[in-house]
Amino acid sequence: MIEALKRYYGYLFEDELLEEIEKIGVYREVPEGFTLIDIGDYIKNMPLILSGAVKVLREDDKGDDLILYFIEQGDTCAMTITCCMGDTKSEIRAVAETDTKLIMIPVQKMQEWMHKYKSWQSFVLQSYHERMKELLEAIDTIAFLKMDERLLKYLRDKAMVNRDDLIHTTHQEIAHDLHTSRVVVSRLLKKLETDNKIKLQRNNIKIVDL
DNA sequence: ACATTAAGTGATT
DNA sequence: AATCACTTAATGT
Repeated sequence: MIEALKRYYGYLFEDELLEEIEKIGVYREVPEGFTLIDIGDYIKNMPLILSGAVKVLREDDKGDDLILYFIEQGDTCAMTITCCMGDTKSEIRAVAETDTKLIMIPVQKMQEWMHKYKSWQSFVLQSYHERMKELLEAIDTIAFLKMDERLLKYLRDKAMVNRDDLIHTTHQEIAHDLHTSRVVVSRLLKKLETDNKIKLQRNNIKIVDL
């Protein structure tokens, strides 16, 4: 665990902090599809992703999901940052996109470290900033109803977090993540295929050029 | 061979 | 862009 920690975070944190993380953090491995945080949960741990990826979803009043963004190694959940200031409930759901390895850090420690370590503080602030930017991007594409652009971004992100340009999913699942209908996804994908941007097979989408 | 699930398509709102 | 209705294709039992 310490090797992975050093590899992905070593350049960010000083040795003293890395030791504390190793001592206090709880190492976990979760399988694909595992719900790390659900809406309404109280957040008592802050995740540091070592490998794999997690997708962050918002849910509407009818229980329909909508993808906000992916987080991967070197990222943390921005929601925990706001939530640990007070004991508020999570507004989002976090589901493992792939098998994921992570370290859980209690929120008390994370507050303590904010004062103690400069590198920790800038890490937290910077990832918060990154998430904020992603959120604004998400709002842009949703607000202007550009389904084709949302789909493109989704495919790009998905290929990136999986480090594989062969995406294993169904049109149905994409439609669910993007909160649209399967038919629309099928049509847009078909168009992308005729433009030679992707190759379609059952349960598979091969990215050719995005 | 049959049922089930994924994907493609035209027409309508 | 969403929904409906229907077809075709792939896969499991």
